[in-house]
Amino acid sequence: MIRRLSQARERGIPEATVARLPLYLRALNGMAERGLATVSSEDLAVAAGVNSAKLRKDLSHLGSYGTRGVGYDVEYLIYQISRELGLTQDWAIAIVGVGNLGRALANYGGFVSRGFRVAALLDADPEVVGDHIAGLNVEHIDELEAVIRRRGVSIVVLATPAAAAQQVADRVIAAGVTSILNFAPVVLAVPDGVDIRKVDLSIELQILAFHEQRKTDRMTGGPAMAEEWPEAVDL
Amino acid sequence: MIRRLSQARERGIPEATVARLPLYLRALNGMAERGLATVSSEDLAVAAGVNSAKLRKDLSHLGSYGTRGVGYDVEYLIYQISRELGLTQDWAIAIVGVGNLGRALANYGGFVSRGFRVAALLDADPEVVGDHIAGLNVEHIDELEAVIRRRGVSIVVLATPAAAAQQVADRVIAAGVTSILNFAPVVLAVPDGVDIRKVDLSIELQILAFHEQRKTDRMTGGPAMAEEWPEAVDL
DNA sequence: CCCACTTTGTGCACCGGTTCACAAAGGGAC
DNA sequence: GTCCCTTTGTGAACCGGTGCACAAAGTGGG
Repeated sequence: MIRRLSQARERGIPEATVARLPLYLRALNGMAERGLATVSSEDLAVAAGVNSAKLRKDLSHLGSYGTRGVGYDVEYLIYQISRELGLTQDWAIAIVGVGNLGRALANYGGFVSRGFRVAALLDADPEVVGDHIAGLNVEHIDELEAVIRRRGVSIVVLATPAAAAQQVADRVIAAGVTSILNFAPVVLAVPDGVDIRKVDLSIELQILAFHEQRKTDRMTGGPAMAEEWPEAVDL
Repeated sequence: MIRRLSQARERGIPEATVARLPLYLRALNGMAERGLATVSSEDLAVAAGVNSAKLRKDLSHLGSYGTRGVGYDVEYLIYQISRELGLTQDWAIAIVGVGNLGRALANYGGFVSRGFRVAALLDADPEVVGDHIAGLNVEHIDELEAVIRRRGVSIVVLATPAAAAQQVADRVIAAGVTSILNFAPVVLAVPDGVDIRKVDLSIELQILAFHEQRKTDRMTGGPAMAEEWPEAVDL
């Protein structure tokens, strides 16, 4: 049962699968807490909100960790997914920008949960530098490179104003960081080999608004209105 | 140039396109501020961080709004995209859960920018009910249905603890809301016709950790270590 | 008016991801 | 040991999305 990395482990888990592993992990943790020893792909799929065939294919990318006729051992699967995601090690993250959002992120217990540790808070505003937030001292952005090096920061969370984001990104990348979670509403330009993930509240709302409009349009009989450009434009 | 909805407007813009329209809109707004009158697909694509062929295909789903040899009229395109996304109307949103995150969202100016208005803040904790945040009075969750009805809320942002999210979702859906932006780390079960978008900080970090681990593994020569399950397990 | 140049809009081939459906594998009863 | 039942792992069809590459359309100069 060990040594089964034969077929599918040769480097290369589909991106879509990687994005779902944390979901499975969360569902499995819930099951472990409730004392379940094994779980079928069907049950786990329901808990994670996905199709069971997709779940099985996803897990098959990590190896053959199930038992036909029985299902998956909950604890064992938790361990395998955690290891695959790199959560068996401790990641030091720095949050740059201690405004409303940065502060909320620093205090947000949920994401420090497993494997992650907020190791530094930085800001440019002398007003907030020196503040204590979530048990950490806010340091000045001038210290950025030194802090990254000293604390072994490998993931940076950008919660700065849009105007500052690119500049800070350049600096953290120059300091050797290759993983950035960006909350600033800008498209960052980064060299190859640097991973950026973007969380954009405004964009999410706009997507919802689009669908909401569609729904209400359908109710009221479609868009018979305003098909014209209301302002004079000659182009 | 008007009346060109002929070819591609018959209801049905690809989801991937919808997700990029806000990006184009943001880039266009920046250009409008800088006084640009027209823009080529190439320049706009660079500003939005996408391939220019993709951008042209995306825009072609809205209609034929470009001029060959010239490009797109910036203001006109802003209007068309805004209208398509439903940003020409005013959306009232309610934020449920006024913890660190909810507070940050309420104060986050960026997402109120265009078309969206935070119309209500609600929480279950009597300690925070009555507080004034971002010019709004925090109301008690008991008022949820009444507030939604009274203020015409059509989009709800869930920033509650995980344990409360499903329950709140059920209530807002029962009250007629069909668009939810969920920050709670749970998979919400919702009926057909309800749109959910999920923002999960923890998941984003885990995806970054996965790639980060890959990168450092490669450096240090691959995972020759721990291929075994460290705890005794017999399954 | 014509020609050279620019830029859009899109047909088409390709690719990653999803889903179905089923053979293979294991468990348990007798 | 054999048979039946459950559940995995995956082959194969399918589907949405991407990007190349080019014809069509429009501009401006002479």
